[in-house]
Amino acid sequence: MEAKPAHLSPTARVILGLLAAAPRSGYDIKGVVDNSTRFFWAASYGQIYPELKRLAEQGLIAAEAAPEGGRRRTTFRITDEGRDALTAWVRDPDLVNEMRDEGLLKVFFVGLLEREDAIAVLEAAREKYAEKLARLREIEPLAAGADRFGPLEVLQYGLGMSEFGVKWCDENLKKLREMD
Amino acid sequence: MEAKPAHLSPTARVILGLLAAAPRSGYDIKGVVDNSTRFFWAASYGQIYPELKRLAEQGLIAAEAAPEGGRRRTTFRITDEGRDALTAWVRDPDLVNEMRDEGLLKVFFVGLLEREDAIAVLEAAREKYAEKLARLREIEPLAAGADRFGPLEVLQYGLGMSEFGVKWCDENLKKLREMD
DNA sequence: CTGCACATGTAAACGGTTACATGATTGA
DNA sequence: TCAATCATGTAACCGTTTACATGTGCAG
Repeated sequence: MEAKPAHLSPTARVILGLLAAAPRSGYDIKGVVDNSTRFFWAASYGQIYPELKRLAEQGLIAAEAAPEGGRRRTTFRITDEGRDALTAWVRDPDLVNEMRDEGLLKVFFVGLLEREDAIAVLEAAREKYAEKLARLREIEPLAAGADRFGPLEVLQYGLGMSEFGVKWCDENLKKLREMD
Repeated sequence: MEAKPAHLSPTARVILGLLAAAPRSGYDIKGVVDNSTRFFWAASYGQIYPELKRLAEQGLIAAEAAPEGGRRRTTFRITDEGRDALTAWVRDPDLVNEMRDEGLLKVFFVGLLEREDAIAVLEAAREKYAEKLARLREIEPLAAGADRFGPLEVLQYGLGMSEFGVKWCDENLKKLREMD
């Protein structure tokens, strides 16, 4: 008789996913998130530390004192039950994808502004996409060194999306400039 | 001396934006959101009704009894101060764009699964993008009839993104199938 | 000796979803 | 008369961000 894998909170998913590769401290996790998943899945200390405590209580991860130098430090490793819960979630095709994009909402309503102001909004949006593209290109070498299928592919998704965003802004800037 | 426009909560932004086009009831707003902005900015009744009350208290919108048939009904119209606050927000190039995409997180970790399971995850993701594409094509005529710049352009963004998503899944399915 | 990175945590405020609750009107 | 749609709202719960709080160790 197999136990049904525990339900994972959103933050638990990134944490377990990262711990599946290697044991890490909360601080480590934050660092890895900021250099990889942050572009589509961020996490703050305010979520990470309490969630680590909860996951340990549930037995999905195990804490271990791992001081480095003279610094106090606790690392966590994923347990078998944790790995089961993680892979059960990854395998599950059900997913709610509520996206929120403030930039798109602005463009949706940009027709309320005068043409010059609307152009400025689109130019700012283009800048955002271009910046994201640049930041993703910076971390590309990291993702390219991944040992498993996944990180590089997701990064390529981000690159494609950002390129599309720039192109879309350019097209609409042209459209706005040719209006009237 | 001009008063600094009021800060707008996230939900206030959609509400004011939609009321800028025409007076509507809370129920109307929900309906319009569900047929237009929902793909990048959703809103539930639990947010809409309390927010309408707050916006009215702030003087950014004005309530008016507008029963239809025998049904009780309150519509809201945007005030001049409301319009100022709205356009100030649209014009402001500052925007925080924290996106969360559960599908991407799954793909990020999909290398933990066996190849067949990984393929199934990518196939499910492809389905999601294809469905979104289909739903956006359905509402395309609505957006095409917009009287202002904005809605159609944002819809085209959605179409482009979804098409890219399908393509990206197909490429990665090919990659997975050719692995080993 | 100073500032930065390491390291861990809590509390308040905020925003959002879901479930619940209620009731009227209309069309089949 | 029954179901769907119109219409409005609240309360509990969940998750996230931000600000705060504290302290260590190392490099310049």
